[in-house]
Amino acid sequence: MSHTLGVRQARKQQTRQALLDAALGLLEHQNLSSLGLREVTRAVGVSPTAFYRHFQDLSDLGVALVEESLGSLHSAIQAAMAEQRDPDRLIDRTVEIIAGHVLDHRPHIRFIARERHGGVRPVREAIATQLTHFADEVAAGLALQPVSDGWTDDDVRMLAELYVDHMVTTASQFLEATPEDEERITSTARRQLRVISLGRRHWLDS
Amino acid sequence: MSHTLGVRQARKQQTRQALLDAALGLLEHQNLSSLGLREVTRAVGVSPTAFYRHFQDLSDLGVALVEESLGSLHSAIQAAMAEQRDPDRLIDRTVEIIAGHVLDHRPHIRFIARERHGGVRPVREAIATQLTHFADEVAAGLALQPVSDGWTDDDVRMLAELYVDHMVTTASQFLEATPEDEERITSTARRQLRVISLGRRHWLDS
DNA sequence: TGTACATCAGTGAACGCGCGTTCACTGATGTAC
DNA sequence: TGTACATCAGTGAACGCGCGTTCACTGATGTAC
Repeated sequence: MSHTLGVRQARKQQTRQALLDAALGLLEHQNLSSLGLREVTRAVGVSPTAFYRHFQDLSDLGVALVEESLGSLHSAIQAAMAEQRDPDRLIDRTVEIIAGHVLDHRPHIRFIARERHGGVRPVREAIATQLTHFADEVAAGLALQPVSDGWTDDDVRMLAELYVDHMVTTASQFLEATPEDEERITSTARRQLRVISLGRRHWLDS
Repeated sequence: MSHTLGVRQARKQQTRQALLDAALGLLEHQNLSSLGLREVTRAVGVSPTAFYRHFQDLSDLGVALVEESLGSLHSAIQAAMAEQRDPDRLIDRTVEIIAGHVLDHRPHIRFIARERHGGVRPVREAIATQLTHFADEVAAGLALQPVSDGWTDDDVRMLAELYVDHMVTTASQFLEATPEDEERITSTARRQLRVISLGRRHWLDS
């Protein structure tokens, strides 16, 4: 006997997900703080009051969207770090992964970029927490590499943050890019990673 | 005989500035797209209709705020680039200037961070244009330095963008920082600039 | 310097509208026996 | 398997509210002569 959710629970989940999806769609051209509760329920086709069965308010929904948006990025980053190749290929591959992720999850990434410094504190904080976790993961990955021998933990962490910030910046640029911009952005991001990579290699010289 | 503005013009300017100041204050905790026209005029103490004598709508006011916010940063950057000292002092000085600028113009910088990827296209575009100009200026400054001998224009530009992005990221971090965070952010930003600086010095090795 | 008319920044009433939230409800699903 | 009751996701009417925008206006400032 499977532990399937009851029909009622399953339908509730469906509605909840529909609310999240509709909100994400509507957020393509506006901020969370200017999004209307009725706007979301209207898009789903439920009454405004149904909303309260799933979320306290829109900022609560926003926090749920953060989890949904950055969850998938975790695995993408892990994948990039795990592929151990020669440094230049790794750089190219990282940029490819970022570009691909933005392409596949454009609305999610746009949401994160828009709300990262947006007007809704709980959402901002949820994003900050996630990005801190990314930096932790990247730091752990970097520490394993031979190039990091002799580095202090703090310096590895500093470098991880530089990589994460660069990743976020690059993702934002892909978001706003027209198709013909993409090649330029890719090329620039690769060379910037190479600068950082060179600096990393000579860090202990001084 | 001075060409002073007439009394009428001068008063109009005052009201306009009061609207800008009030809006900036109100934007500390919200987005431009959730800011209300009546909210702004109420804060200034004029009737809602007076607003239309100065701006078409709030996104028009937003664009004006972009000019006001990033104008002062131009001179700050120029100052940082002009001070030619040894590289390490220059890095420290740059971080100091960013920190100081955020401190002195916190509401302006917060506005820029918030609206850079915000929901109001004309404002987003105005910010993007200004940041492109910054990258141009930084690129011109970098090209003058001896370390850039042998670099292609495109690579100098790529490096300039890396510096500008890092500057923007660092400024955002100061914004959200509690006083006790500031030291850590400063230290991290300095070391990150040093990584980039080292990578720059070894760029032509490969 | 004085007069007559033009300009125009700011007013205040009015409008229609969509908002978030409340409430008592309905009826399908779940559960105990 | 059937019955009686409990749960609870979603409904629909109603509310008070503040919004952006319009309009004809006022009265101080500016200008032409």
